[in-house]
Amino acid sequence: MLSTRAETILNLIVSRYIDQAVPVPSQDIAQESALGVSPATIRNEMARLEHEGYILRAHHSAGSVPSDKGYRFHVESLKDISLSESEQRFFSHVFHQVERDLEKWLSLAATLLAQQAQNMAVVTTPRPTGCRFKHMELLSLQDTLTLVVLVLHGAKVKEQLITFDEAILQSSLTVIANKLSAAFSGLNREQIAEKESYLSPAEEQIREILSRMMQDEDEQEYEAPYLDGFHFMLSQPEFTRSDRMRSLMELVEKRRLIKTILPKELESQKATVIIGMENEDETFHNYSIVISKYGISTEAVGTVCVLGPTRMPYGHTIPTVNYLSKILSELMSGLY
Amino acid sequence: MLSTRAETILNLIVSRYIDQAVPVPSQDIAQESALGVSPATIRNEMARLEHEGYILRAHHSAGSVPSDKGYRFHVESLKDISLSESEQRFFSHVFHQVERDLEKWLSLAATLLAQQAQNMAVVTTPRPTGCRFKHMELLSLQDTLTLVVLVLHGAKVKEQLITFDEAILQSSLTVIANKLSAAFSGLNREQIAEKESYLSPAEEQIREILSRMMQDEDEQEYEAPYLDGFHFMLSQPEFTRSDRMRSLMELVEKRRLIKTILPKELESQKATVIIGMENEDETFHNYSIVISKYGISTEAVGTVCVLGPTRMPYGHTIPTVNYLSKILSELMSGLY
DNA sequence: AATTAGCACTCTAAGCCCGAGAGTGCTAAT
DNA sequence: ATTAGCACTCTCGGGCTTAGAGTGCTAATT
Repeated sequence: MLSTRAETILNLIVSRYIDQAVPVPSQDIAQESALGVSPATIRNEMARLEHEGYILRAHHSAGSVPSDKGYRFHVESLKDISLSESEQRFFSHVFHQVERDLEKWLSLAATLLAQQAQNMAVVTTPRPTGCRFKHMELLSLQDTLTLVVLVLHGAKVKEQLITFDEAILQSSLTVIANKLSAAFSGLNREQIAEKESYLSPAEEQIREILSRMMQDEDEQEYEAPYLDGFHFMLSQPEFTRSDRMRSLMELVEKRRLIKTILPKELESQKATVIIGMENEDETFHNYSIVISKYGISTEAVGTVCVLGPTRMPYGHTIPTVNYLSKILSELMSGLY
Repeated sequence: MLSTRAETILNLIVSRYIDQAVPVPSQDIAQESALGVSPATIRNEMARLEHEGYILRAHHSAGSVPSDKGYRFHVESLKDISLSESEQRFFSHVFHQVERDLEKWLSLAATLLAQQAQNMAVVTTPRPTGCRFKHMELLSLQDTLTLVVLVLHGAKVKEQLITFDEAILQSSLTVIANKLSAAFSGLNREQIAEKESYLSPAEEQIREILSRMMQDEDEQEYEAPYLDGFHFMLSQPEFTRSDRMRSLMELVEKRRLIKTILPKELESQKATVIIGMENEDETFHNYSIVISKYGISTEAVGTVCVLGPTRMPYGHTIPTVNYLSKILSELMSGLY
């Protein structure tokens, strides 16, 4: 158990280190704190904090650097801070200025978040918990080459090219599309695959394509997330040696980032913080992640997340992630 | 004018430097070349090459490093090399294995190119020279909220949410969509904006949305290009100091990369090489770009491009860019 | 018992010197 | 025109030194 004073000191050390990226000396704490004690006393407390594992020292006589445990303490101590009213207003304002378009919202959220957190932000597209057919369309392009347009519930549109064995007139295609649209309306993938009804060979072919497109959508591993602010992260002093980030870069490019960092369990619309070694994947042992779900749990959920070095401005990042997740959820509820 | 021997030596210096990233000593050239001359002779030639500006030296008594002019010479000397047959076969094979889908092709092209060039590759989506309406669809989502699906020539699908002043039944929406689809078929943006015909207020509203969507498409500055291999570039010794690449990273994120590097004129389907200081933008004074257009000049064109340090394996990169641009053009011709 | 002044001690970072090695330029011989 | 030979230049790494930052400990103070 830490004394109140020890807690104050620890929080000061963490804040200052987050701010300055330099080991914190006892003297500075003595000056900045309103405790009115001498550096020597701070040093005694610091010795205890080190012994308890809250802080580390680069070497025998160096200043204090927070450990993962220290950051964890810090994060817990500011769990319930919410975003300042002025920032809330600013975010709402910006979101309502932009076009009514899911992709624009997500991309905007990523940009704002990266900007605020001065780190990399990732926002994934909401992934349907099991997508449902809404409508389809067939358009003849040339000879036997045809474009299938599939509209899913939630205003998601997918397209796919197919080739029929023989040319079909556009008028016949329209008839087929209308028939299937009516037949499959509101169904999910399995229901479409099993649906009993007389279908011509061409229609059967289309049914299979539709089924595959929907499966594709269901299985999609957070495809093409909206990502912004990598350069902010790179400006952090942690990255003066570039090798530190190469493996990370690769993850980002491979789009495997979210899959890798996504924790098993995630409370809805409440930011989860994963600090340093708490990450399962070794790649992120020097990184922290602030992540939250958003969306409508019965329909589709995505994630909002910030990735940066463990030395991250949690006090600002956590409420921002929380608030953006709330806004996106609200905006999405209009689409279902 | 360079003597044949000087040319041989210069090409050897460039190749070796591209390969090893280390200043090239006269002795190595003497050994590797089949000229049968001593290092001293090579040194004499090197002195001339330096005087003429083809090579640089880090300091008074250091080995040779190619200058931009040296690279330029090298590139000109291998202008007409084409890809080895086995690689051609490999590429064709891979492309015909993948689904018939433009986005998949482009993403595949970027990955292959990055892999081959061991540098960053960018492939932009083909940008219509002026997009043409093909078909539209209206789908009621909830109350007055409606999804507009617009299909353009070239199998490009765009969607957009709109809100009507009052709710309209899906059946009426279908009638409207069919009417407008017929009226606007094959037209470009201006023609749609000017088309004379009686339209209800709701239809007029849709016409405006369509016009805006098409304008959006026309003006789109190479949106969301397919990008791969950043991490390859970062592994180059040029980037052991990470600050070198931060501004670059920012450009990539802002999607402004292509806009910035795109040269004024670009021969169709023939790789253009821009070396170091030849780049107009100062950011790229240490980079080279190998870039080519692809597509159907009357319909839609995109670009294939590789970006890396001036020390780049041109001999491999140029034919690869050429070949991919050719393949993509061929594949695209099926869509128009 | 907690605090603190004082001081010795530790460790880092930067500067400096030095020598080894790589590679050239020049000169004089072929 | 070529080249052997050699002096010269420059870089790079190791080792040494010093200044400075910051601590831990001890003994005095409240």
